[in-house]
Order: sequence, then structure tokens, then C-alpha cells
Amino acid sequence: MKFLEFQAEVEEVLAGALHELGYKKAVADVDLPPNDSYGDLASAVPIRLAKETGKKPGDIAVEIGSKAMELAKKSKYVGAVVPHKGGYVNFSLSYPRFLVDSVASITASNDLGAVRERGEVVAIEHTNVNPNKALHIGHVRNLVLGDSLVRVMRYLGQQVQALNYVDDSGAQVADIVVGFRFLGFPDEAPPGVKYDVYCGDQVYTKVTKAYEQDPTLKAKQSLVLREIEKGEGEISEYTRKIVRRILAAQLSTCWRLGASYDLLNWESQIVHSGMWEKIFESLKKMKYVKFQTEGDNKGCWVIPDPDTGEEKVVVRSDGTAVYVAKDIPYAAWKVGVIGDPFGYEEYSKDQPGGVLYSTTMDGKKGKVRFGGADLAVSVIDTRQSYLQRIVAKVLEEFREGASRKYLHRSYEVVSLSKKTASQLGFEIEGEFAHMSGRKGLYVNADTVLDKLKERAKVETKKRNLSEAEGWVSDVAEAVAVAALRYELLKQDPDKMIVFDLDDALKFQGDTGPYLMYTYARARRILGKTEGKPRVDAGSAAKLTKPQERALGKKMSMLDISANDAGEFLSPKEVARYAHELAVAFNDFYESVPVNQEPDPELRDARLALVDASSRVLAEAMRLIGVPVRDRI
RNA sequence: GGGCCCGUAGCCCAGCACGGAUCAGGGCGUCAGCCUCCGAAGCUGAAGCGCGAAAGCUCAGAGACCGUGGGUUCGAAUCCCACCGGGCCCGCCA
Repeated sequence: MKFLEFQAEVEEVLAGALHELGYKKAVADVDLPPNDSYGDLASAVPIRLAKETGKKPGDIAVEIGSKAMELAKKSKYVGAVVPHKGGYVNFSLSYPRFLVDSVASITASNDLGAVRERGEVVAIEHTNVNPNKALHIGHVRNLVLGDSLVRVMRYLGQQVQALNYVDDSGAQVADIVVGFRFLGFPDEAPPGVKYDVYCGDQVYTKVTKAYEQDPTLKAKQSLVLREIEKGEGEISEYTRKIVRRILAAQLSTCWRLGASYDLLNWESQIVHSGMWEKIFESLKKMKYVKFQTEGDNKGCWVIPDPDTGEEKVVVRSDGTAVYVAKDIPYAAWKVGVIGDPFGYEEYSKDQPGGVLYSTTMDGKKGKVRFGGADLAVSVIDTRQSYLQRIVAKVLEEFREGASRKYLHRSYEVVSLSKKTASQLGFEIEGEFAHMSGRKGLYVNADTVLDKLKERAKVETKKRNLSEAEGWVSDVAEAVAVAALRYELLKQDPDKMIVFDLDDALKFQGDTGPYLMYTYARARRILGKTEGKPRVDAGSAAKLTKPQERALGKKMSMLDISANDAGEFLSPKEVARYAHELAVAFNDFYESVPVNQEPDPELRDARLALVDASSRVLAEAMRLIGVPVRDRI
């Protein structure tokens, strides 16, 4: 996109000016000025030069400015160069030309900033919901962060593997098997209740309660766990079936939210792959793991934590591996420090985003390959930061630099507001409560989506009285997804979200529906016009209103925010950009007539601006998984 | 005891990685407006006056000493240190 080209030109011009004036060591860096009246890009280099040269910042700005202006004559997009007495050199776009090229690249060449060349292989793991319950809003935060990152990385040209890890052999799965096999819960959910909701809301919470009342039941859990571990036998088969059923129900919610995956990684297969044994043997040879013969960890294999000087048990005294020891081989497989033991088969073709594969252990390799990525990103909440650091440290032992290729994208949890907790029947002490699957204190994703959809239906009907029910329902569903995804993405991952159900049911202001609405507004103009979107140097020169210039500039900056999103693993940058672009559009919309414009040339130029900016908006929305509709 | 994260208007958040320009940007809520004009899921506007030495108070009505205190710097919301408040992690659970 064009703004980065402009920036590159400015940097070149500035560097040239600095060089010619003898400021050899000065760095030619530019930034967006705080205010449009200062131009489109600015450099504070004179202020920094003032100190070492003893000259006044304003004088240096004048000196650099006039030299830069001279050099800028040959450039494509640099218009004016204006020194500021405070010690800044301000650069303005050569506007008509910039706009014409910008519109042309967006509409004619469909250049929305995506990098075309093949990038690195990036494995992104997200969602990872235990297959014993339905997704709650905390899981949705994970999914939205991960899925948006997948989209952004693909946009940036990376070859992404979207991975979803299924913990099919853990205690949480065992718990519901205990419920079905030993506590007599019916296999089938009551009519109208989704299977994963049934397992989570009814079976899991009640089994947890039953443990408290009858401690001997815990023995049943370990029995089930041992059976699952064996990988064969009736209980193991039964568990397999249950897990697949719950997973199918969970995936339908994930797909509903617009997420899709390339591969399912089963914990049971990682355990049975023998990868851990290999790694463990190597760690022993490297003397990285130690066998403790005394102390609290007597009889265990431990690894040292270099940060705290403490040690972490990886193999229990009974010889079984702990949780983190299952994560290590998975991580090693992702970044290719261990051979690939898996085959891959199609798991589902129903997925909206394309074929979903599953690992297999039957030795057949198939056509597709996974693992061995250049970069692995794990979207996991912040409570696991410590363990993720250990995993990275272990990888580093196998290959220098591996810990820089294995990144933990942590995020804070979603908790519930006092009010929402109280609506669920929980009276709490503070202002918010952490969710708990065991206690049944959570809000399911589908519940929220359904409520959002219900509201959206009312709003959509009001505006589209003659539309059929099916159309309204489709739009309402899209609005619901937009609202939820945007709500959970826009906030910084490091900040806890206190979720309030009533507050979430809003479609005004800085929300996903606002983006959808803005896009629909833009398409409406194009749908109603007698003109044709087109702009040339002559008509572009007529687009002099500040709202037109601001919109034209903003629409050329999607790739900047996407680059940031990729670099910092923070897709909210794109969400923020989408919102800014929408604001710029609405500002334009309110103050600049398009189809009412009597001058056809000017009208068409404005149409071109509307067309191009709405395409960019749609692309930004796509990157964060906010649905795009021509009308809502 | 050790470690990680958060603290910006009544409320919720941007800005912090790379320190810079006059008013530190949005949103929610509040008040007042705008649909004979391309979609109102939108947009526009919103602060002082009086009394008092002052804290403050009255009528009002929009809102911010960037948690506090030091330091670095020509310049700090941004970097460093300490402290305060909140959350989380440090298990032979996952």
C-alpha cells in the first residue's frame, strides 16, 4: 500500500539531506505527527542534533528542511517539506498523485497490502479446549486472538499451520467418563441441549461435586485414566467416542465464530508417539535432567529452573510423566527439533475454512505435512507463562536459538462482573469473579452468541422491514459474531476482561457492528449511484476537503497495522485500525456529499474514494474475523 | 519468600516496544441538538459563574494532578529505582 512507499521516500530524502549536510551519524527516523496540521510525516531529528552541534533546533530544521525540499523534487509522493521552529521537519504528501495511485492500487490491482512471496512456516496453536465441556467466553478470547493472528500472518505472506490441541487423555475427560460409567448419567443430552453443553454444565460439575461427597470416587477417576493411558480396551474406546462427540460440538461453535484449523493434535497420540521417551533419554545424556535421591523430590527426575534456582519435576517417582513433559514433545515437534512421528488424515471437510486434518499413528504419511515450523506461537493464558518458559528452555538445550522460535502469546483471563455472576446464582465478594468450570461459574459462548443474535434480529428487522426471516437471521448471526469477536479482541491481551453480559449486548460505539454498519453505508452509496468510481490527477485535485484527505490517507495504512500485529503477535492493532478507518469514513460521510454532488467528475472521484476505502475496511474486518455484509 | 502482569476522566479502554510539537486520543453513561438531505447500529456540540485566604461550598454542569515518590534527560504517560493498590504463577494437578 502506498503510505509505506511515501514513508520510504521521506526517509530516503531525509537521510540524503542529513548526509549532504554532514550529519553523518544522525538517524533519519520519521513518525506520524500528533496533528494533521503538521503534515503527514515528521522528524524530530533537529532536536537531537541541536545538543551535539550547539545550534538551535529551529535553525537546524530550516537547514535540513531546505536541503530535503531540494531532494524531494525527484520523489513521487513527497510534496511540501516545512521546517518548524520547535525543531521538526514536516513532510506533506503530494496529495492528488498519492490518492490516484492509492485508489488504483487498491481497486485495479486489488493491492490491499498483502505480501505475495512465500514467507516462513508459522505454527499457531490456539483454542485448545478440554474436550469435556462447551466453550465459554474465556476460550473465545483465546480463539479470537489465535484465529486473528492466523489471518494476519497469512496476510503477511507466512505459511501458517493453525493447530488445535485436544487433551483427550487428561483428568477432565476422565471425570465425565466417571459420570457416564459410574454415576449413571444418560449418554444422550436432553432434547435441545448441545452435547458439549450437557457434558460441561451437567455431567462435569456434578461429578466434581460427587468427588467431594464421596472421596472413594477418585479411585474411579484413576482407573479411567489408566485405561485411557493404555490406549485400548472398552473404557478407552468409549472415551474416544465421547471425546469425538464433544469435539464435534465444540468445533461447531468454533466454526460459528469464524475460526478454522488445519490440524488437530491429540494428546493421546503425542503420549503414544514415543517422542517423550526419546527426548527424555537425550536429556539424561545431556545431564539436563537429574534423578533426585533425596529431599522432597526423592525418586523423581527433575529439571532445574535457571531463573529461580528451583527445580521442576518432570517424571514422578512412579515413572509417569507430568503435564509439562507432554508439552515438551509437542513443542519439539512444532519447531522440528525431533522427527515427525505422525501421519495425517482428513478429519472434516465441513469446516468453512477448508479441510481439517488430524494426526494419525497408523504410519501412513499422506499428502500433507505439518510440524517443523520456522516459528511456533502458542496462544495460552498467562497462568501458564512459567511452564511455557520451561518448555522454551528445554528446547534451547536441543538447539541453540530454538527458544526464540518458540513464542508464548500469553493473555489475561476473562472474568465475570459481579452482576453477571449474580445472574448465574453466585454471590461474590469483590467486583468480579474468576470463572470456574468445576463450579459451573461461566458463560458459554453459544449462550452469548444466541443473546446477541436475538438482539441483532430486532435491530436488523427494524431497518429491513421487507426482508425474509432467513436473511434477517443470517445478518443477525453475523452481527453477533462481529460483536463478540471485536469485544474480546480490541483490548490489550495483558489486561483482564471483566465480562458483563448486559454491557456486551451493545452495538454502538467502538464495536464490531459499527464496522459492519460503516461498510454497509459505504456500499449503499455505491449501490445507489448513477456515476462510476474513477479518479485521475485532475479530479483528485478537487478532493481538497480535510475529511477526504484524511480518509484517503488512512485507507493506505492497513499494512502498517498488520505489520505491527504480526511483529508483536497482537492482532488488536488491526482492530484499532479498522475502527479508525471507519471513523474517518463516517466523518467523510457526514460532511461530504457524494451522489448529491452536482459536478460529475468530483462525484466520481468521491465514489472512487468510497469504493477504495470500503474495500480496505472489508479487508481489515476479514483479518480480525468480523463478518462483512453489504447490508445489515 | 521468588517471579509475571495491570493501575490513564463516574465507568471501560488507546497511547508505552522507538521519550518530543498547542488540547494525552476513543467508547459507555450524562446534557443539548441533527433524519422534507447517499442508512440515526450514525453525526455534531457541551463551561463556567458566584462566595471564600484556603480546604471547599452554592448554582451549575461533562469530564484527567497519566497510582505515589524519587531518578535519568534539553524534554517522561512512555526509560530506571522504590513504594502503594489489584490480579496471577511458583504441585510427584492438567
